[in-house]
Amino acid sequence: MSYPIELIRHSLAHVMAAAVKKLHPDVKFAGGPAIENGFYYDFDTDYRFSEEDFEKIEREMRELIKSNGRFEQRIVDLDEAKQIFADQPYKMEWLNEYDAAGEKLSIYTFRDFTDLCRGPHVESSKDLPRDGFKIRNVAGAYWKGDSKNKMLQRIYVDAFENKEALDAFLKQQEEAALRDHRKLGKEMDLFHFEPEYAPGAVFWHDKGYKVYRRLIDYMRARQERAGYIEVCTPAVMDRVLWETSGHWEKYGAHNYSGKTEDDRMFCIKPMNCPGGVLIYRSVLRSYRDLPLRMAEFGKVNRYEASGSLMGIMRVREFTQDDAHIFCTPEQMESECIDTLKLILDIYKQFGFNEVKIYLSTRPEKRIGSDEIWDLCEKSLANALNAHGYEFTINPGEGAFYGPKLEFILRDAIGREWQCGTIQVDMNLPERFDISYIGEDGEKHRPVMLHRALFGSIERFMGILIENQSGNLPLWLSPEPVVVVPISEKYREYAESVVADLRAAGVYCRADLRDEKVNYKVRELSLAKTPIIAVVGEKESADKTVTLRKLGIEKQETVALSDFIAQMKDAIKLPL
RNA sequence: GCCAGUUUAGCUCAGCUGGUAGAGCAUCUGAUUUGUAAUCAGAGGGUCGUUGGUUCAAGUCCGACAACUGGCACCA
Repeated sequence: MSYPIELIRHSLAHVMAAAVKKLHPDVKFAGGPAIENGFYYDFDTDYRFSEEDFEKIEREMRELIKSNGRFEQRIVDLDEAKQIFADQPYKMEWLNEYDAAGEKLSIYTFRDFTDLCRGPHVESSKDLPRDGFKIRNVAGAYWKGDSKNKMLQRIYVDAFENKEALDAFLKQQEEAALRDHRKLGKEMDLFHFEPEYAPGAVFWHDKGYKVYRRLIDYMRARQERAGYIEVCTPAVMDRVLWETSGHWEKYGAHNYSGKTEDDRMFCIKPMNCPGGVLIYRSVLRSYRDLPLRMAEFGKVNRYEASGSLMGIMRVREFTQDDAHIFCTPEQMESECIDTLKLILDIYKQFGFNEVKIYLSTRPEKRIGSDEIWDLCEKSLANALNAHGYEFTINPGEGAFYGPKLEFILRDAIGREWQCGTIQVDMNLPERFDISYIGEDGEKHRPVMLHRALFGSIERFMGILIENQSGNLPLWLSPEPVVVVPISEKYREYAESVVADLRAAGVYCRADLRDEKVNYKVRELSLAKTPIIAVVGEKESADKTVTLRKLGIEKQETVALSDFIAQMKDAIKLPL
């Protein structure tokens, strides 16, 4: 009989727990769910699992599976459960919680491993694949996901219905690793890091910075079209601003700050919001000014935990395509809808059609009244529902000042990254006491929406590189064309081609090195150059270029003037 | 920040059980003047992440610190 893969994975988790119990009888069990591509199980023991244990555990699992052990369920009462799990503190904690919640206490026994578990499971281990799983790694994980708790050892396993599916997955993961933006960033000469001098901060090379600027150009054009204005606020401001905003209390430790000669405490901005608020506040605003959509490509610095840094995806200095929309409460919902549409439209432009959306709601530690939270959460949900967008509610994950929508993209190996976001904020307007004069001549408090579409230019570019395997579209490519003369006899013509292209606004260069065409084609291809224009005797005589496009062996010779016209068009922003 | 692993030339990596470092590519020099994924030859280049310790002797063993990688936690 065949079972859903989740059931197989979850049952394999029990098998692994049984195997680990056999090898390390003193181990304490926490829990082990099925996850995407496999399962894990959390253990607590003084023994430190390492790669050398993987094979032993796998072998033991195979033995157990071969034994055709049954998965037997029983419903027990609290007393019996307490006896069964007397030496299992983590299970004791669960069963007390389940009992308090009035749940039935279900236990499953597989061989000599009994687990507190709702199930369901396969009937017998003969329903499980003997070679469809492979231990991936061991990692630390806090009990109940809380960093105040003890750290357990989590063993991750890739698991599929059979060996073929597992091998296919492993191969796909291997291929995905080749698209890692850190690897491609090096190969394409986009950026590098200096861990000694600036851990978690990007050094943009010429080519990387061209892409970066191009992304901003594109976003700027989209925003201007959507009725935004753009501002620029100081990088260093008095700490009082963050105290006023309420962020110092919560995030002070993650800020870069320092005292100046005159004993003032300054702070390198970790976010752009207060700057925008100060511009809003610099003049008296009328209801006629709203909605005021104020964008800023603001570079922010946050001292992120060392363990959270990852390539250009999570860094300590990054640029947000930030904007603050000041509006009336009545305008809030339609502004959310417009922003939502803008985000998804732009993502589509980059080939991201499957965007996961989270609605993160009020956290425990928050400010603002429940009525305000009700209103804000409802506005976001309404915006989503109005257009039939599917979303997942993330309870308690909102910012302390308001709920947020998060737009999630995946990297090459499937990890989720929050990119775009729309957040409602009824806190800052109050704290900074901003207002507008209404139709009635009275002062009113505007609502503030924070939104970022790329989120961080760095992260978005990282995702983009991985998703496109470095093959950026012509308009984004830092070097859409490289001209390669066959020999030094044709240098002059190559240089004139470059000059003509540049005159037409197409960035390009000639590769004049004393190397064979083969060599240059190989090297330029590895650097993901979209178009190689080869010129030799024929081309210089006919005023043509022979084009080789990335990944395509077939070449075509076209008139230089036609090529320039084509390129001029191809590198335009896709608006 | 926490758990585990890793750190050797610009890059990718080798260096077994301790006896003062190697390869390929890149760079430089020379030859070659090249027609679509690596032309040939020679040369230079490393206080082996930093810092303590063990030892007659440390890239190799032990400790601390840092960075990076994979997770966890965090993510205004």
